[in-house]
Amino acid sequence: MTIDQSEQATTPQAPTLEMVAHVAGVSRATVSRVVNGSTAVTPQVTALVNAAIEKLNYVPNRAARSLASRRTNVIALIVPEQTSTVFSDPFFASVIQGVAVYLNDTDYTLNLLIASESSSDKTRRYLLGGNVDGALVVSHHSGDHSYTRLGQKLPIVFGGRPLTPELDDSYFVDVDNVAAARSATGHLISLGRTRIATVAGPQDMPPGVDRLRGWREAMDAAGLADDLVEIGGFSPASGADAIGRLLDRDASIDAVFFANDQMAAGAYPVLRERGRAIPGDIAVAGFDDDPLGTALSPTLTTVHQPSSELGAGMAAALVRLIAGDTLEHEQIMSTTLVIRESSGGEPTA
Amino acid sequence: MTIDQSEQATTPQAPTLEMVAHVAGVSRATVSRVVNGSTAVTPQVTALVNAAIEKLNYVPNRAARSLASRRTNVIALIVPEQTSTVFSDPFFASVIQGVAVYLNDTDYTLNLLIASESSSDKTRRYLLGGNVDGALVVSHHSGDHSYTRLGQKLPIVFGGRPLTPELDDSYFVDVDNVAAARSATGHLISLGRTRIATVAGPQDMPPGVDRLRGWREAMDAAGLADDLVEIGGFSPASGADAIGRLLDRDASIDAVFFANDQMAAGAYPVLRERGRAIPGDIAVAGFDDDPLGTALSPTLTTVHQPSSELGAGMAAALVRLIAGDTLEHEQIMSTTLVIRESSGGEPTA
DNA sequence: ATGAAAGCGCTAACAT
DNA sequence: ATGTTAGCGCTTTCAT
Repeated sequence: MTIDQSEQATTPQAPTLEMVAHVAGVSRATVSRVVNGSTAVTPQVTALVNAAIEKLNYVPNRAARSLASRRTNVIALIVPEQTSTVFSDPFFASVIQGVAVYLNDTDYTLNLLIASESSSDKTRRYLLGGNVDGALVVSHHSGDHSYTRLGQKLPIVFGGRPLTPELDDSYFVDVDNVAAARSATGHLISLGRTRIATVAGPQDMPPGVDRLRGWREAMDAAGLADDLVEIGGFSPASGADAIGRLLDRDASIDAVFFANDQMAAGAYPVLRERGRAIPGDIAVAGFDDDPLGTALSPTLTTVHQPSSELGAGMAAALVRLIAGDTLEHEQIMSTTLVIRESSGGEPTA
Repeated sequence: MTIDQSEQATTPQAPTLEMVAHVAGVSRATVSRVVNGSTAVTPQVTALVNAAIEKLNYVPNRAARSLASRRTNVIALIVPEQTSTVFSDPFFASVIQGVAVYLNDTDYTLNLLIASESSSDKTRRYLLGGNVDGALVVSHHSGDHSYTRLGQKLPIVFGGRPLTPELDDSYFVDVDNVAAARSATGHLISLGRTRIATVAGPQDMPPGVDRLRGWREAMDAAGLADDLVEIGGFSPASGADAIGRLLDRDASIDAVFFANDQMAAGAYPVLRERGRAIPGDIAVAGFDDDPLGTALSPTLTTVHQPSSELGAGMAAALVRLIAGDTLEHEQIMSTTLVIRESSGGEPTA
C-alpha cells in the first residue's frame, strides 16, 4: 500500500522571503534590503541572495509587503460610467493604454474602476480606505471633477482640465484645445474660405467650450463673421443634424470645423445628399484623429492628440505626486494638425 | 507661542478592526464575522458592530485581509500588447467594460495588465506569485493562448476560442462565428444574389477561420460557387485592397461578406470609385456592429456580438472557477444579424 | 553591513 | 454565539 504523504497538496506554496534567507544563509532583513534595492548591502551578499531568489523563483507577496510598508503600490484608474462610452472612444482607449504601459515599467499596479452614480459611495470608500496610493480620473463628459475633493486626501491626477479652473486646484494633463482649434480653423482660412462654420461640442464640457473658443478666435483674428455655430453632442447623428441646420441657415458655407471626427463623419452623407462636394464646395476639418478618419472618403483633415502620451503623462505625474514631489498643476501637451483630402490634402497624406 | 502638537499628522490613520471591536464592545473576531457576513452572529450584536463601523467610517484593509486569508480578491485582465490595438477596437473596449462592470458588484478588484513580449516573464511571475486569484485573457490576434499553460496553476478564462481546441482544455467564452457568418451570408443569398464574395480575416486567428467557414457553408448549402475569397487583415486598408482584387477577378460580383466592419468601411470608397452602387449593384454585409457602421452611407448591415455580455460572462465564469465550481469549458453566446441599408434595409433601421 | 525582533490589520482554527 | 490566539509574509527600527 502506498502512503499518501501529501495530504495537503492544495497550493504549491510559493517561496517566502524567509526561505530565500535560509538558502542564502542570511537574515530576512538582508533579503528584504536586496529585494528593495538598498545600497547598504555587499555586492557578494547581494549576489548570493539573488542566486537564492533565482533558484527558488521567489516573488514578493504584495499583500505582506503592503501591510508592512503601509503603501499599496496600487493606482486606481477611475472611469465614470457615464463616460464609459469612454471605451468605445478610441481616444480614451489610447489614453488608458498609455497609462497601463507606463505603469508596467514601475511597480505600480493598475486598478480599473467603473464608477457609476450608484456606486460612487462605494468608490469613495474604496479610494479612501487605504486601498490605493493614488488615482487617475479619465473623463470627457462634463470634465467630471466630482472627485476633486478627494484630491485633498489622496493624490489624484485628472485627464482634461476642470470646468472651472479658478475654483479648482487639482492636477491635470491636457492638450491646448483652444490653440488646436485655432490652428485647424486657421488652416481652413488659409485655403481662402470665408464662410466657415463650426459644429461645436456640448458647452458643459471643457473640450466643447475650448474648441469653440479656438474657432472663434481664429475667425475674429481674420476678420471673418463668427455667426455660423451649431452645437452637437459629439456623436455622428448629432453631426448630421447640425450640418443640416447650418446649410439651412446659410447656403454659402464653404468650410466647416467639427469639434470631433465622429460628428464630421456623420455629416459626410448629408453633405453628399445635398450635393456639396468635399473639399470642392465645402472643406472639412475635425478633431481627435479618430481612425475612422482615414476610412472616410475623402479622408478627413483633423487634429491629432498625443493620446497615449497623455495617459503616460498622467501616470508619470501621479507617481511623482505620490512620491511627494511638487509639480505644476497643469501639464499641457501639444497637438498636430493632420491635413488630409477633406481640406485639399494629398490622397495619400 | 503656539505649540505644534501634531508633529506626525502625515496620514489620518484609518480606523482598524480592533478599534471597531473596542467601540462595539466585542472581540475582533466578531467584528470580522460581521464584516464577512457570517450568519453566526446575533442580530443585536450585528447591529452594534455595524453602528461602530458606521461611526468610525471603517473600511477593511485589503492587504491585511488578503495576507490572513490567503486570497487576494484580485482578478487580472491581461491584454497582450500586440493585441492592444484592442483598445482602439470598440468590440474589445466593450468586452472590457462588461468585465469591469460585472466585477464592480462583486468584491473582486480588476488589475489591468498590458503584456508585452518583453514583459511576458514579468507577467507570468506576477500571476504565479500569488498576487491574483485568477486571470482573464482578452485577445483577438492569433487567439493568443500562450497563457494556456498557466491555466493549470491559476484559474483562467479566455475571450475567444483557442486556435486548436483539441489540444487545449482551457475555459473560454465566445460567440459562434461560424453560425453568425452563415447567417449573414444566408441573408445575402436570400436577396437573390448569386455571385457572393467574401473578404476573410487572417487565417491564423479563430475569427478569421470561422467566419470564412461560415460563408463557405452557406454558399455550399445554396449550391453557389465558393471561389470568390480574398484574405484581409481586419483593417480598412486591407479591406480596400481585397475588394479591389475581387473586382479584378470577377466583374459580376453582386454581394460581399466582410469578416469585419472595418474592412467593409475601407471598401466603400473603392466600390464608389468603381461605380458600383451599394446595395443596388453590390450588397454588403460586415461583422462586429462597429459604431462606424451607422456613420457610413449607406449604413452597414452587420453581425452584432453581445460584447459587454461576453465580458460579463468571462468574469462570471472566472469567479465561479475561483470558487471551485465546475463548469463547461466553453460558453457560447448568440449573435444577431443587423440589417441596414447596405443590403437593402430601411434607412432608419 | 548585517541581524533581531516587533509589528502591519486581519482571518481562522480552536475553545468556550 | 462569541472570545482567544496564532500566525499570514514582509518592512523597519534598533542594535551590533
